[in-house]
Amino acid sequence: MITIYDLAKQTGFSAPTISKALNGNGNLSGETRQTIIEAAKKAGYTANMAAKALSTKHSRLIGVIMEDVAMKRGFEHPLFGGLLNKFRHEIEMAGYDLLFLSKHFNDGMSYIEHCRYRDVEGILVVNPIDDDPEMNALAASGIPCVSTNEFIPGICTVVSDNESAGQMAARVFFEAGHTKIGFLGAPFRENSPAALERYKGFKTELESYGTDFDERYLEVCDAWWDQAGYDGMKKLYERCPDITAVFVVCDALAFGAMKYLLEIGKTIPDDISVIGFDDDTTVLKAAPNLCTFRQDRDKIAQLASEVLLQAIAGVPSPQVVRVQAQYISRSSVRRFGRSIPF
Amino acid sequence: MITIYDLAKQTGFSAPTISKALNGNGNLSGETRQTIIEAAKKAGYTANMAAKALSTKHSRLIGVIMEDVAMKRGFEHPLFGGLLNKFRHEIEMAGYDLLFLSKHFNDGMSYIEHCRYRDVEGILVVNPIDDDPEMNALAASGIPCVSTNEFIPGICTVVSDNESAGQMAARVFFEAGHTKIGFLGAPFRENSPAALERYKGFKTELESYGTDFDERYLEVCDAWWDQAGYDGMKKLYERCPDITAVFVVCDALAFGAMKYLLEIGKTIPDDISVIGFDDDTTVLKAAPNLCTFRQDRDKIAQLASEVLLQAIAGVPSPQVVRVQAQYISRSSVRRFGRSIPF
DNA sequence: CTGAAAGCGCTTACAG
DNA sequence: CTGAAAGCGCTTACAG
Repeated sequence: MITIYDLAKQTGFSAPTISKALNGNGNLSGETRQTIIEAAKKAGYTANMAAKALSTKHSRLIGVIMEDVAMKRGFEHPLFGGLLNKFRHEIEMAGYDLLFLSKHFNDGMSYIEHCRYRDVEGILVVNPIDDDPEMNALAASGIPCVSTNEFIPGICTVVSDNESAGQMAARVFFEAGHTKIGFLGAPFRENSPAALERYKGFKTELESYGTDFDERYLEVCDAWWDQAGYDGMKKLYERCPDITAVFVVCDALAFGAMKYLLEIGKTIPDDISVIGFDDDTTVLKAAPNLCTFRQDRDKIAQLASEVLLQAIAGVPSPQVVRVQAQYISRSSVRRFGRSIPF
Repeated sequence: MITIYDLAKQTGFSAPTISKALNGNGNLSGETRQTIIEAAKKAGYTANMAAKALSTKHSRLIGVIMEDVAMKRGFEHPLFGGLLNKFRHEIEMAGYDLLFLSKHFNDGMSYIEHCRYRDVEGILVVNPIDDDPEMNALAASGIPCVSTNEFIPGICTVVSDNESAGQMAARVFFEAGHTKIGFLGAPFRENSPAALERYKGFKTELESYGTDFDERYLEVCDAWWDQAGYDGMKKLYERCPDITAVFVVCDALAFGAMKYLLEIGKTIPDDISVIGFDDDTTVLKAAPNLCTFRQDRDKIAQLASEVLLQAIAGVPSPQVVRVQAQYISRSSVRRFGRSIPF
């Protein structure tokens, strides 16, 4: 391992001068800077981050909190996997490395302890455990944070505009001539608002057409996976067999719901129309005609990295940044000969 | 930030004594050890890893190389995503953190530079770029490594027993009465042997039945995704319309292949039987009846972490560790009234 | 059983 | 424009 002192000896300059040349700061003559940089390259010098971190207090490490208790898919989550791919790329370009924070690290260190231990400079909260009290501690810790799903007071959230997506779904159904429309949700939580916001937008939009949304048409599934969708759809349909359409808050649930509908002999979209959410590749192959919403994972990741890098630089973050979700029109929505094109 | 010196002042001991007590080494009276540990806990002390790393040369960081150029799914890869979930869990239990190594980190640092920069103690090679010359440099660098897919001279590989899986596939078809069996492969590479080994096992097994494998029945797709499977199946089937079964090296390809077969009006398994590989959730929902092989991702990850941790401790690694893949029997294989049950 | 000294590789004022 | 000194927080021989 070659150090700054070796370089000092080789070039005849002092260690501080080497440091300044390599970091591009301080006042040095262009010539010495040049000499030193070349010597470093020739010697194959690589700085030692531990030493750097110790003296500067900057680790160039970004912590990531991703628990995914809701879907239990970890890296394979339909939104988070892709989001992380892009986020990682962005922060690497900026010279940061990713570090996963974990509850079971080293005999159960807390996130904050883990951060202090590694001098983590900023944190991306992808998906914490529901109502984890440590989230508030994080917000109070002074470590710059950004969240991409959960609302945590004091932390900026970069998230899809769920409400306008919900409106869009209602509009698509309405324009296609549907009036009895079901909503298949997932656990409503104030802090993790995906399901709730989609519902709000959906309901608001329907009401704007003068048609009150009948609460009987709402069914909240008790989880985010297939079987819950199957069970929820069964309940909803047995209660309200008059619905001609249903908006489901995620594709995994939609998949389960469709499975139920097909099992009882219904045809999609002839008997019942379906719109999902996520554009989940796992579901797409099975249901290539499912209309859905694609969350812009690249954009969310990119904005999140910008917000976080700015926060690290001391720029205050906005409270929330919304990213438009894109409606993907395929063929799971039936149109009743209406003239309004869509 | 509270340091070891604060603890020294509070307890009346010296810094080295604090260090020994906290790290559980050195000869200390149980009493002082106790006092110090309690004081540390009470003060909310967390060690500073940068300082530790600087003085011990141990960063407690494991680098991960995961490029996934073949499937381009990154964290969403059918094998690697799950593998990484488990691997991460294992090494975190041992007090290590994961660090992704990247080619585009900090103006294009090499993997090795990145490792030196962070004092990475060991490396998990999940999926490098094909024929990356840096892999040999890595093996020669002296940094402990383990690989879970690619064969790299000098690095231990923990990988599915592809050959016996290939044999199994042949046997399943044979026992079911098939004799004209196609093989749909993917690029054959010596170092990344998934496709090649499956083929070898498949061919060997068929030959053991006295039936030579006709090379015309082999078609090598030019990539690992759907469309390549579709195209490959088209070629194979147009050339050999007499086949009654086909073994496909991965489910994504199998999905494309089945799409083609269905499009030309074939029924699975009545007209043609299919066995895939991976038990890819992405495909499973679309083709719930597809027989396939499940790679034991948890086991691979666990063994890989063991090998790596051992290597870090100085124990030499075996050359290769094989993990059995499990045949998942569903209903995409037709049986011709044979009596041998399977 | 405990501590004084030196060192890990870097950077930050400060002096000249 | 360049360098001597001190410090970041920890650990490792070594001495007693």
